[in-house]
Amino acid sequence: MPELPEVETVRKVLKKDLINLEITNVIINYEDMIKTDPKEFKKNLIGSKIVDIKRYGKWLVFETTNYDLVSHLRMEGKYFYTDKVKPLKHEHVIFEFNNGKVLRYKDVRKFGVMYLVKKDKLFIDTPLSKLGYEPFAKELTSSYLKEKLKTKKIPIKTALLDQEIISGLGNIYVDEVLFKSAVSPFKKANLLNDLELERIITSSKEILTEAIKSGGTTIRSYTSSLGVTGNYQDKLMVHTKKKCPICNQDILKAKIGGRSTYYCKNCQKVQDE
DNA sequence: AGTGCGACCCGAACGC
DNA sequence: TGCGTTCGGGTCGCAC
Repeated sequence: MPELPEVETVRKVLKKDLINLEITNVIINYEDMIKTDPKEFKKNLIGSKIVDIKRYGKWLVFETTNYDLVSHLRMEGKYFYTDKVKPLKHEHVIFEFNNGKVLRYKDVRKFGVMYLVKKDKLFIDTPLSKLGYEPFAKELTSSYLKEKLKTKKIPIKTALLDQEIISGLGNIYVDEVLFKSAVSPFKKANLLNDLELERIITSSKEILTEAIKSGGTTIRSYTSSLGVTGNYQDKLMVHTKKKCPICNQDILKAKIGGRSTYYCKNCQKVQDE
């Protein structure tokens, strides 16, 4: 599942290949994934040149001359940059370039979305407008988190998955962050103390940095685009694990906010002792 | 405003 | 074995 580290990996690889290419045609095989007008999407991209590729949280932004293409891979979205070939199954959007190559977006579950907006609307007319700070942002401090969480009676796990609070953490990494921070995923978000918030920030940075170095996580059916395969799954401490690497007690699995959650009851207490 | 949950998808995994 | 059912993943939109 592409989370921030996976998306960052994809961004770097794509940027290397696509900078300065001009889009000569766009084929849309599944219109519902284009959240802005599909006809405008196609019309406005043709003739545009890709000038940069950026990432905000888990969102990719292909910057062109006049428009920004916003893309979210959700769980299984992948890009393939190849010679022009006949689109395969599950390839919903194809971008053709002036060098004869194509960028194919494949997404078996059709969960991914794209927006095309004028450059000055990027943070106005897209979901990027709501994103909270990334773990790497210097603005992400314990006082920022405390302010954001002070009215939240939801489990901290659910709060950390909320991209309006922190952007970039997904289900796997939230479990890892809470384990490393020794905070129970069930603890009410407004009850965390400064020290716990500090640990969450520090752990988020460390875990995401390490995951980016590893090229992200490859788990279940997910493989990254362009043959990029991460190996962070080998470094996971709790997510999908059976035994706690610290105390050797059984890792428990529960549902929090509908998401499968792995934690160590012994190392991650709700109450300080 | 905060919260919870269904909808969106469909292949894989699971249960019988 | 074959078939039907459940699950999962992030985000949005809606109901309360």
